[in-house]
Amino acid sequence: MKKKSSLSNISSTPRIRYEEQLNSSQLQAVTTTEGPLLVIAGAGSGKTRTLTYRVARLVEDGVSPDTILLLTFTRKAAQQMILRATKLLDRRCEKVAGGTFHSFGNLILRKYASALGFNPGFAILDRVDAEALIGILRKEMGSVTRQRSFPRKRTLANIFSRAVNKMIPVEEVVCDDYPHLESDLEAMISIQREYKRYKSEHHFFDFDDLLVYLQQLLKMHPEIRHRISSSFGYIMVDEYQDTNKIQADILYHLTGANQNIMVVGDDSQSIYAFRGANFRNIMQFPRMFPGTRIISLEENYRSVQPILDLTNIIIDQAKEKYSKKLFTRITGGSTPLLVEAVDENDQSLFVVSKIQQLCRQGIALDQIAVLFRAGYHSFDLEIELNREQISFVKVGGFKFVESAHIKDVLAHLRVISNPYDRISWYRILLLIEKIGPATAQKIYESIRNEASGYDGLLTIKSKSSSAAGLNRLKRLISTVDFHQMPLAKLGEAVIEYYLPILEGKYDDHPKRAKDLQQLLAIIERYTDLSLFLTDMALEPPNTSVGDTFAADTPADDRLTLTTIHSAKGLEWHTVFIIWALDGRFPSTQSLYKEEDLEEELRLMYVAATRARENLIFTYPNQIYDRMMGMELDRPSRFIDGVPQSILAKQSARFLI
DNA sequence: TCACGGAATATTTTT
DNA sequence: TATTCCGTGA
Repeated sequence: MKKKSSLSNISSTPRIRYEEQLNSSQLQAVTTTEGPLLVIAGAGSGKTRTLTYRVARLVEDGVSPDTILLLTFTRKAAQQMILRATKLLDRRCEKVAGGTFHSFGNLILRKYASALGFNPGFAILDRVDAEALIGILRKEMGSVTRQRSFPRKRTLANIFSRAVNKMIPVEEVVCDDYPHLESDLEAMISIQREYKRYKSEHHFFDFDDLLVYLQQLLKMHPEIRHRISSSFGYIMVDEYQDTNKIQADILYHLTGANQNIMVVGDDSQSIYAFRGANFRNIMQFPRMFPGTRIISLEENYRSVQPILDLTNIIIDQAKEKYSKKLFTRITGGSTPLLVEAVDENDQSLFVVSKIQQLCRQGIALDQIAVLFRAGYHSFDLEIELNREQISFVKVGGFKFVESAHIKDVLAHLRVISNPYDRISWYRILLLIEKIGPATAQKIYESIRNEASGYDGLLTIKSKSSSAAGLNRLKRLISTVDFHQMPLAKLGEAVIEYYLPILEGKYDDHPKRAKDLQQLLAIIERYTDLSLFLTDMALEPPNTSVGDTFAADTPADDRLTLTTIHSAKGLEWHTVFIIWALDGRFPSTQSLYKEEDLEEELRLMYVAATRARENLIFTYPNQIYDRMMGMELDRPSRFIDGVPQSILAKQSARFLI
């Protein structure tokens, strides 16, 4: 996305008038450029604005842009901020180094992995790959017995990842969070040991490894640490409340002698504890960097007062937080609404009719969002929206590159790139008729044992039953040459090979075939296969299946359905929060531990603070919960009992 | 050994 | 919704 013409030249740009465009706290945060700085930024208080201006200010002051490191939660966030700074100042800002901790880790490790004894050409395992590998080891190690079910590979991956991110042993994770699996602890530990060994032997890095090895590199190699830290004179970190211990430690080592580090965050919006984030990081920051200046941004520029009245009540229930009270100068607005529905479908019908009503009042669809706790909470609503032909985009949940058919194609490309990628071999072999796990393993062993790479496949003699399918694969492998072929041709060949498999496997293959065409369009932008594969793992197009590019292009008029986690940082004129039912939100599982419950509370706070003018909670009544063995019929405890004057109650029936 | 069908199950999610 | 798991029969 390079627009050369629209951005004007450097010399004639007048100095930015910071004093006029920022309030006094923001201004202070922007102009305090030296030394450690902690900015506590409440919801809607202009956090992004502050960061953007600060980048511009530094560059304007003559700091070389490529010595500024801007670490954010997603890559998109970094790109957007750099783009805004560029618009504000000039194109020098495009040179600012921005990205996520993981992409930064990737960058550094590609350069220095050999210092840790790794091949800098390591392949990255995404979530699905990691699970696949764990699945293979899980079976292979005979942990699965017939008497009792052993934890699923997904659960195992979760446990391992949490242990790494919290820097605690697996044992502790299981004790704390999975006490019912304690009897399988030993088996789990040995699977993890195997998993680690396998990864390092085969030069696979999973996402967590990108952090762990970056940390290790900085810790164990002072001369490299010095080289890196002295090349970044100014470090800024967004969403600091959602960083974990490893990331904090990385920052500690990364920060050079000048201590020019600034972090921004809101402890009340920390919602990623389930993956190891620790909101206390933000409180411990001043201890990590003595002499830290603290600035709070408390003026809210987003919501009307009636909404803030409610969100302040919500967050007041939190036990542990930096106290702050948001205020706004935006007047007017109506009281938030709590709507009781009879059942899930009643709730959906209410939301649909309310949306239609808002549209008639002239509110654009893209100014409305429906938020929920979990991806599947919107299934029923999606059916009703389709019925009424209201167009929507769903954010969160399954992602494009994680869908099976995309992974299938990528797996073919991966074995072409690396013939010893067992995970990918298994995946593509299992797609072939008459080949199951046992045969796949035999074939892989032939490939590995003779160190013969593709030849191992070509020489294998197949049973007549599976010969047809296997021969097709042999033909593909032998005709393809990734050193010679342009990447696009390679992609075409693989997809051509895969299409018949796709048709046999999925009823909805036309839709999926379209996805593959989009994948091909992405491949065409690359010239290097392994770079393409790394990017697909590290910065995949982050929309749900089916709307591959839709969400990247400027919003056309569509309703947004999103998980609360994906709604972070965004805002809408009208926000619905569905399933605000006690037992679903907070979920029953979170009731046992106070810290889990606290996180649910912050999640509710994040959801509610997304609204500018209208905030509507709904909950279905009479939902039977199998786990609890009881009927759920109360609104979420976080908003239950709030007086009518602040949260008006109504029944869906009267409103439809 | 593999395919197939039905049942169970699911936080949340970025990298 | 869409996997994943497990039993069964070929």
